[in-house]
Amino acid sequence: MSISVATWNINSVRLRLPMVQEFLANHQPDVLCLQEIKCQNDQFPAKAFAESGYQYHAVNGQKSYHGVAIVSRLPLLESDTREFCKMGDARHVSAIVEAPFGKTRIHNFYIPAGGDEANIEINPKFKHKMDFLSELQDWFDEDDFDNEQIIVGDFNIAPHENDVWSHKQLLKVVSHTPLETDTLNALQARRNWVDVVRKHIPHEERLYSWWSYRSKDWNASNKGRRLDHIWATPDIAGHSSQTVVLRDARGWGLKPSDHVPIISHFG
DNA sequence: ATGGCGGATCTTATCCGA
Repeated sequence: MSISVATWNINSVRLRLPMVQEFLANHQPDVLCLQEIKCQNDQFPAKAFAESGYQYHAVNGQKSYHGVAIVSRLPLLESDTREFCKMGDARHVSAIVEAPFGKTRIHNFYIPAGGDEANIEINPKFKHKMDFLSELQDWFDEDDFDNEQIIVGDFNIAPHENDVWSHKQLLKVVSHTPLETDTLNALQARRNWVDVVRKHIPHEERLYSWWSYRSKDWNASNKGRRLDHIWATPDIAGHSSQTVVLRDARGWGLKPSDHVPIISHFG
């Protein structure tokens, strides 16, 4: 008995619905967490996912931007959303699944990108990102935050040197600045979160989950960043057996997402 | 040149992402 959880920033779920369905058919994760669905709740293609065998959904949509969803072939219990920074953004949804090792809450996050300038004084988007991380840390510190959890999503931070194509050249680029990586590392230490991607693919190996659309040839230049993550509390991470990053997905179809799916197996 | 692209919507222009 095992359970598999996938995360994928899909950059419009309506545009790339056939691609997601093909992914589900080929890889059959039990749970798929999507970010940047870019639609409202009533526009979410729930029926299409149900016909693909994924009949359980927890959706936190928003018009045009952001938006997150969990689709599952296992029942989703007690789904919930949380608002951060009083922005009205749809950047979080969670639900409980019955895993072989017990009931487990899965959180799906879309952390703000942060704009261009890594300076909270002059860049409101960067301030939003840092404030979001601060609120997240406060939440993790609360006593009622369960100990058995998985968190996934587009964190928009590449924390380690081998999570970017050039550590040196990206030190001042939002997503890899020391302020962001230190903050994310502190956040990770808060609940002893285990990075289950790096548990199976060690830091010595370069690993990316995002490649810019603006690159002429993403595959040849390979200037990516590891922005997408799957973390688990220690007990659950102890059950994790494998993680796959589907690099090839960056080249799927004529219009791929700029992020690729990551799948972790537990149990 | 990673960011000379690609989403959605305010659509033939604009805002946003990273």
